[in-house]
Amino acid sequence: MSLRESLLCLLTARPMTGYDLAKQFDVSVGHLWQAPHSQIYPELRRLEEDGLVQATDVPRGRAVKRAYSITDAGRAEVARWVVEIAPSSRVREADYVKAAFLEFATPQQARAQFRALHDHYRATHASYEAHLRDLEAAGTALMQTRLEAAAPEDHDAIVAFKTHVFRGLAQRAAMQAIWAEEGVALVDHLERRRATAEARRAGEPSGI
Amino acid sequence: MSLRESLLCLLTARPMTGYDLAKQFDVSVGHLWQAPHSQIYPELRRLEEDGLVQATDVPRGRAVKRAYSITDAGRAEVARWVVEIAPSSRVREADYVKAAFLEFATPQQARAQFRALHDHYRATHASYEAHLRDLEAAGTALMQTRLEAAAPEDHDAIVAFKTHVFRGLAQRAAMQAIWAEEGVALVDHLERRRATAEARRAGEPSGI
DNA sequence: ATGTGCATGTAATCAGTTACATGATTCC
DNA sequence: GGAATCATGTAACTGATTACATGCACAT
Repeated sequence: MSLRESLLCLLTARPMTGYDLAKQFDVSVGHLWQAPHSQIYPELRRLEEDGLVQATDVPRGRAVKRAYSITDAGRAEVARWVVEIAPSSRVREADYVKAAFLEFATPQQARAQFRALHDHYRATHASYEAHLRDLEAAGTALMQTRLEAAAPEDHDAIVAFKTHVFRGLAQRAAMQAIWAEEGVALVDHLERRRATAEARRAGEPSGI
Repeated sequence: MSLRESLLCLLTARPMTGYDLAKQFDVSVGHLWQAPHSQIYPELRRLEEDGLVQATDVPRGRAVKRAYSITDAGRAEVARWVVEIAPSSRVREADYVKAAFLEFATPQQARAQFRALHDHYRATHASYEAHLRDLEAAGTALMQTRLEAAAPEDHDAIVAFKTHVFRGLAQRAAMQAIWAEEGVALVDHLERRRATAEARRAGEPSGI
């Protein structure tokens, strides 16, 4: 249930519309938790009902948009959540399930799987690294706003926790990319071993 | 949707009842994908409807139990799935979302969070390592059955892909444990920095 | 005028969780 | 006789996905 909390955390920076929040789920928090707008709009209504956010209609041409801002109750909820020791969530390692059963694929197919994983982890790594550099330079628009509103003595912590997170994730993705490459090498190795074993059988026919 | 495929993969080893499968989701595949029996029983019915598995009633005392075995269509489905290049699933990094917003916690609370994560990653690491050792010795009961049914030249691959997976996951968990420890150190560092900054302000009062 | 971005929703469906419910078997 | 384990489900609910649907604003 991190959607709710992610929305609240985003709103600690500044009031935003559902559309703004959805965009943040594409760029900043989106690296950690993804959600489509079809989930965001109803959730904001629920947060409003619960008094954790407050909506104000902002004119936009002759139409209006709903800007949500966090309430004191919302800030209290963030403070509660951030401290709560969460029970670990159910394991969901789809990539690894498949990799564990690559015995059912041909060597070529298994290699293609590991190569696809490698590409994916590399791309993930690159996007984490890019976001990390942005954060380190306090370069994201949202971070700017966040820091402006915060006391100067809090600036260090605000940036440091986020960079720590993305450094960790970047490292993890880099490691996973190497793991996927090793997977390719493993397939090669298994293929060679099997070939030698077959050659041995052909050269030294059994006594049947 | 890895539940379906995990069930099929388990049934490639031997026919099993829903209860047997649920137990495997606690020990072997359970390290990669978890599911409660309330999800497994209906899914098996659906797999049966789709002709991917076949149920036979096995007497047990005066009651009967339903043993499911994989069909040729089921094996074909596994072969299709294992080769399919899956679009990467939505990002869901609940731990990291929280860690990114630890600015809203006190230093003590932030340390407690990172310590909890550390404990969790260490425990995860230990369980991966234990399972890895089992697999390397081909020691799990299911692996025994699997190997007995398979051609000798396939044994290497059957074991190798699974050990590769668990080696990767163990490494990942070890890295995450270190990251969490570094998180504790980061909180210490931020606390010291803030204390020095405050001391400086006290010693050098501003000209207001 | 036309396309791109801003803006907000609903509906149907699917996957996953938690709780409830029941009964047989086996071992002590 | 009682506890643990084997065995199989249903129901209510929550969370997440995908598709459908609409309309204004602004720049070219």
